[in-house]
Amino acid sequence: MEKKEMVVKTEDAVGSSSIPCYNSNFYPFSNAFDFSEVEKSSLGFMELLGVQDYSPLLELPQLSTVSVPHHSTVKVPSDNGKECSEVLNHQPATPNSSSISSASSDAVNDEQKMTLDQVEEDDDEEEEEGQQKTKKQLKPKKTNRKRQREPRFAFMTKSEVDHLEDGYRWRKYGQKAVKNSPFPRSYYRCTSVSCNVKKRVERSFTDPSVVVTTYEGQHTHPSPVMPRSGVSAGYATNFASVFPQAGNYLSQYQQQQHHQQLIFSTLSSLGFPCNDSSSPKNAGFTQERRLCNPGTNAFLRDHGLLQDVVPSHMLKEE
DNA sequence: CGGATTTGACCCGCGC
DNA sequence: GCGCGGGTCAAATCCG
Repeated sequence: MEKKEMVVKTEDAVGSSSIPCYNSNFYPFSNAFDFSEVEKSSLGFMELLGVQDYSPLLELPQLSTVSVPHHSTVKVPSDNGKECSEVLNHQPATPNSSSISSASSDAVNDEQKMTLDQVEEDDDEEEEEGQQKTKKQLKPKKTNRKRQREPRFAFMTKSEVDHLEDGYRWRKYGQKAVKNSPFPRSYYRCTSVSCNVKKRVERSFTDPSVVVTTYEGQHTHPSPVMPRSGVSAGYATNFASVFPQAGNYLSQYQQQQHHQQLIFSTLSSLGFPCNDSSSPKNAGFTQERRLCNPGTNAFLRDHGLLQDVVPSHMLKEE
């Protein structure tokens, strides 16, 4: 596609001061790497995701990683997707790197000053508007659907199953073939009325054992599916409680701190020089990790989260 | 029978 | 303006 243009756009978004507060912390790679070079080398994971949005991290409501007994999961920046993923895939981080996570939203990016609540309100209004128009013009679909995106968060999960149980109920509303990927992308919407959360699920074609789940929006209701006993219960509990509503309870500072810990731990465990390599919060993740790629596993063992982010071929190259 | 899924058509944004 | 790709709609179909 328009890779180079996307690179430019990314650098604008990432490297400029348009991203408030966390610029240097949350987009550390932008200054350190030549995205255009990276782009040439291979397809980024987020490119596979199609996650191309970026939004200020001020709006980041979720910063937690999720661990699953049966799926090793890591939160991935759905940021400006491509470039960030490229960084993740190909480049070591600088010592100051602190984030592989971000929110994403084309629209939100345009309205960086909006709060999440404001975004949601606007979405509600526009949704009604759109629905009305849709109903009016059934066949000649002229729904005037403005693309108003909520922040997105992507999780990469090693799993045999595409659609992971996360404590919420989803209705599939679409499926599309993904360019450059043999695996289709599925679109889900939260079944709860007045809840506009969506998620996309697709499998990485570079590592088919990895399922990428991208969430968009914020649940306006508690998880309807109470966790059962057993392994999946922990996942549901953890996920439903932490994501996507964690942002309601965590201060930005806490989020950043937590996130930085995650990243530091991850990077440092991969051999990247990080100041803070001790992250107790990560212990659970590494312990619960289920690693699917033997070769990768041997290399990574119980290291940090990046092994889920970094395609196996990348790791082998290292 | 009602809810969920499938799937082709359509819309939108973007790059050329 | 056109084409492409992503995202969504909604009728048809499936399934419990």
